[in-house]
Amino acid sequence: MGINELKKIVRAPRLSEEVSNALETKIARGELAPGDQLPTEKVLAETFGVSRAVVREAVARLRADGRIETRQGSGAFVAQAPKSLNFRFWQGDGPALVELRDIFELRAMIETSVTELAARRRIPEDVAAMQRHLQAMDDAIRDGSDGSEADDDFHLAVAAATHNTYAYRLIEFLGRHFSDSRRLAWVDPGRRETLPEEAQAEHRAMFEAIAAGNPARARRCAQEHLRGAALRVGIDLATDLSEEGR
Amino acid sequence: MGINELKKIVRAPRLSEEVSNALETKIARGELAPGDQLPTEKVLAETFGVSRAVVREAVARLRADGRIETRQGSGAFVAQAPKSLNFRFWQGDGPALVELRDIFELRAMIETSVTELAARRRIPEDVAAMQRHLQAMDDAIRDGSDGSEADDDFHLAVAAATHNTYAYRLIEFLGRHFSDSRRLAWVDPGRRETLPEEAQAEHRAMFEAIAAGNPARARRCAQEHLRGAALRVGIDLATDLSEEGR
DNA sequence: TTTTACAAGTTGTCAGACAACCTGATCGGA
DNA sequence: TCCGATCAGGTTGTCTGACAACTTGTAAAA
Repeated sequence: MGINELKKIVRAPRLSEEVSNALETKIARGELAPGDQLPTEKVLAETFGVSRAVVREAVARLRADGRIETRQGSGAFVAQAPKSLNFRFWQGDGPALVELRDIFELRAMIETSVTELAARRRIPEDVAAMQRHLQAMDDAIRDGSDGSEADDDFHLAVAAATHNTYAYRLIEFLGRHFSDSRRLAWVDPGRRETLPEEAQAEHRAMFEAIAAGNPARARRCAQEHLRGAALRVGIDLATDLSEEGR
Repeated sequence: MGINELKKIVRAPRLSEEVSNALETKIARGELAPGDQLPTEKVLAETFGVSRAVVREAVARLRADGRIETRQGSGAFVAQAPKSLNFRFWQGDGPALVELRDIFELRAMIETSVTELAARRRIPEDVAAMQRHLQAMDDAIRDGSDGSEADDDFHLAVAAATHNTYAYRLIEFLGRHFSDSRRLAWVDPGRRETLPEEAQAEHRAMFEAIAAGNPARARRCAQEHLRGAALRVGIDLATDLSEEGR
């Protein structure tokens, strides 16, 4: 059974993934420049030693990512200005623990800027939505139930207040994968006390700065909150992100 | 020939696209909730009246988008949270300028934070790399050749100085697809004068702040530069991102 | 010279088969 | 009864061969 677990972890990547990864790196390295024609599916199948079906799936993935375009009867070409692009955060199962710090730091950077922008753009409806989720978290704390969902919702409401679709989607993406509860489970599967009161106090500070339309204070509060959230899961961003200048 | 042009524009979407779009909307509408198992490929092929190969390509695309996951021998399931972020910036016929503004604004937010962090983390090698690309852009300006590549490289060097893999990759992604030159071509295909001297002066200011290890000044310079870059392509982020507090 | 027709090459689709794998049920022994 | 091994069916992954739809360049015809 030890073998079985190993096989699940080190499982061989699907053939189509190997092929698409190989092509992707070739494109990234510039060996295949935008506008270049890819080898025909037949040739690719022979060079990789797989069937044409596998090649077609790999091509389908690259096309979905916007990296290449195919023209029936003509060939497949490296895309110049793709219609849509996928930013793939990681390949395979997920990020390694070492990388968690990097991801969390990135999230902190983005979320502080987003909070600042929210303080400039928020309209009354945004403020009402934030307040609603704040209240939901209050209730959860009082009842002793799980407030992580309300936590996530609050952050999403802040992102929505920027009225910037892509900022919202980026926050949504990072939040789904790296909300406090999930981080906790990864970094230290054992412990469970999230100290929600502390987080909630920071939330309220952020909220008031945003509602008051004070971008500078909103940024500071967000920094504070994200540093606190990091500390709560054992990551120390303090020296990097808290000090202001030198 | 009018017919022919029409056929090129209104060309019937590929079968696999039809299928993947149909599945995508079903997921978006909630008819297929996260965790739900999709019908088997055989069933899908029958219901859509296509072959299994087409279904497999559609599934490959959705898997590339991170919307579903497949387990061999078990089935295909709606993913809980997508593993990649999808950026769409063409709405059918042309680029959506509103979204372009959002994307550019997001890039400005991230890049200012990244520049600030670079000023804290840079090591001598980073400074040397930045200087090298700055010099390359100087040369390009003097020769009148295209300096956009050196421009991109400089920004990448700044991102590298954060020593944060994910921040670097995000900047690389946004830069590759939304560099100044590309933006120019999209927003206003006619004009071409990038005013590289102006950009270069801003670059140098950023560089000096980073080299001096002054995060606050680095952030201000980056804000200045990105606001300038936006203006040069006709997007005005000034009122939102320049003022400090209220 | 211009137009038409054709042939070769390429991607898109189809059909059937087998391999690898997972899941639940069945059955035998304790 | 309980438990473990075995088995059968179903599902995705891959292979093979074939044909359809389309593009492109070339050669023949006007």
